Amino acid sequence: MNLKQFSQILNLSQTTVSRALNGFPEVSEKTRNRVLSAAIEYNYHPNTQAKSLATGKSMAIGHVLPIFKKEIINPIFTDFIAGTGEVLSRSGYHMAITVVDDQGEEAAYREMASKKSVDGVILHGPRENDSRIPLLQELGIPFLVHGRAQEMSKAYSWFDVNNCRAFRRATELLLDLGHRRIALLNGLEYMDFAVRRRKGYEQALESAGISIDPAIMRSEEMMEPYGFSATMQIMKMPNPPTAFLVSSVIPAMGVQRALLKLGLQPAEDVSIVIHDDLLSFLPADAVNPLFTASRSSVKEAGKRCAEMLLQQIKNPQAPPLTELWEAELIIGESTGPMRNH
Amino acid sequence: MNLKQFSQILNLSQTTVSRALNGFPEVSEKTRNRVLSAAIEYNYHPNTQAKSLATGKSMAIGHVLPIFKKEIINPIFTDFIAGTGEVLSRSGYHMAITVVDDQGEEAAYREMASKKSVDGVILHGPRENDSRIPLLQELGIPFLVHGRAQEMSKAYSWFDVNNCRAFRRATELLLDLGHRRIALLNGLEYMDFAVRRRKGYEQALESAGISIDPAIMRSEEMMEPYGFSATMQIMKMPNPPTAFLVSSVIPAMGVQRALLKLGLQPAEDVSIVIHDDLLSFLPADAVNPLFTASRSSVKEAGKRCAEMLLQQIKNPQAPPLTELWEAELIIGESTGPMRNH
DNA sequence: TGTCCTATCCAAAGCGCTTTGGATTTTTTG
DNA sequence: CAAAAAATCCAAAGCGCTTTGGATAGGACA
Repeated sequence: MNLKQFSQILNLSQTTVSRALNGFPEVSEKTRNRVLSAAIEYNYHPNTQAKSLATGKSMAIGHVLPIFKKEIINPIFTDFIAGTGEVLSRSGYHMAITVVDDQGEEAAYREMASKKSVDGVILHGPRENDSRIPLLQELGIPFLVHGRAQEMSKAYSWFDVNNCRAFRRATELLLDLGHRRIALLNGLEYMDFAVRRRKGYEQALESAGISIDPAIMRSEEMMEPYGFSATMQIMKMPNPPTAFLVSSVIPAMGVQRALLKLGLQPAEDVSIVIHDDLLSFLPADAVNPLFTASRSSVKEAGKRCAEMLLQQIKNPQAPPLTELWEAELIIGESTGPMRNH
Repeated sequence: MNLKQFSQILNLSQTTVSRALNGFPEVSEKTRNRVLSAAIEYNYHPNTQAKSLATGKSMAIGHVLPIFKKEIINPIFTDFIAGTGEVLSRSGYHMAITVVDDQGEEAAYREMASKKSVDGVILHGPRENDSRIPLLQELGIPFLVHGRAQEMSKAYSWFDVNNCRAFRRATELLLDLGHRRIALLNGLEYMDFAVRRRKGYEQALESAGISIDPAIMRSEEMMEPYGFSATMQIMKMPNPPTAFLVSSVIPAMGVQRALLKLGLQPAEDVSIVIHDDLLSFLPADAVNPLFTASRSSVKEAGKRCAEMLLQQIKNPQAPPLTELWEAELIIGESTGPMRNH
């Protein structure tokens, strides 16, 4: 069923029907209601591509999903997309996801711009000095960065969690509990957020007059086996740490597994503090959460990112929007005071 | 840059340029090469919506992503989508993802059909007698079911893993190791795959002459805390099982956590066999995998689903395609022979 | 009753592409 | 060398919508 047929059924012109559907004032309430209820009755929805072509708006926002080493997809993505998707579909937008390998990203963005297939883009996993940002600025696509990249010559819109502060506070918590030797299992440090997290950790240690020991610091893709093997290795060192600061729940499961395997009780023998993205399928939220954590919901971040991007799209001339959320610090069952061994 | 401008640069008609780009034989190799290299030079890509409108193909395939109880998204989805996305983008398709709550699914499909916004759909998480299947048949959208639903009056295309067989074999493995009391932590049994898994488990027990005990069977959304609390509860029963069969890696992490908390060593005291969807961020693949598992890669499934759906789209009159993959049974470190207590 | 205004409606152009049917050029053939 | 065939190319219609500019109907007013 197309507009022509539909308007013939109603005995109205295409113009009037279109205006009735799109809320223009020139059409009387009576005809508008007639049109609206007929649209439901006949399940009429304007053809997407025709509408887009006529309006010049694709009503889609794009995600480029790079696959790390052709294998790993960040599970964060699922929760994030649930958030953005919720907001977007409420506004009549949909998401167009393009999967590319590490290399193909730039081409993907150029193509999007040239094809006009999306009205805006959310940029994931910004690197320290991310070339995608000037690229998108050059291409003139509205975009919002989930995270931040440092030192760009031109301002851009971003949404971020205060990673530096979260990790400083988490480290301070461990220091307050008496821990002096704290391991850091960070994410990959070409990612901007990982750099900020390390800075927070280092700031707290320095303020406490504790020297930084690279021997108990790691930086890898945040997966379970990483947490396991790093912990096994670090705990076997001559002067093992009494606490771990871990970048995500997923490697933290590995840390926990390693400790139990070594016959050590979390909290009792070794404290763990994590950064918890509140992945919907992993433990959290309970009254006594398993891990002491700096928390921030990825899904809520996804929602806010979508809102901010839509605002950008609506008003492209406006100055860039930025927003920084603080993580909550939640005490769980994985921390305890330093014990004398 | 649109076709008109681009063809003016080349001093050719729009027809010729379009034909050159789309590989029609009426254009000489010389002009085709000229057009092709100019397209790269000027980064010309045909406008998506115009092309779709003219051809009647949206070059998109749709996923409807329902959010369970407004909260949980299945993390399987990320890996699955990585697979489909890879295949699709190679074929010039993209994915349109719509997020809906449990209710809104039917409306979402109707809208897709009416708007002609996708050329095909992948159906996730089929229920036992899924109303979405006749709906999509009625709407006339090519679709492929990831999984199966039973007893449909009209044939449809599906891709599935042999869940029944995988769980029968896993149970048989535990029986061979001498276990006689085996707990089942299943997924939600309104999902078709969970029903099949339970059947496999029950078949194996019945063949061995062991009666089925609902007291050590559970059926819930597959998350970590579920595995933990179910295990804690079951292990405190008077006649606790010596083995667990678990529906996914995620609750299995909870099972493991509970066992360790109870002072029990996996494999030593209690065996665990899981079904492993090979999520890219959770442990697997290693030389000595942590869990003994029936394995099948979600990402590979995603790839195959995309291929099958594309075939359907290309040839809509062809009879439905079906494909059943067998899971691999991999021996890991979580199983051992039954010990006499 | 005739004029003007407002409310309501409509015909047609245009969005950027594909594709049909026909025109033009080049090559082959008798 | 002319005519037929093959190889190239092009103008214009159409995909389903929005939107501009204009037409028509109904009421208010003098």
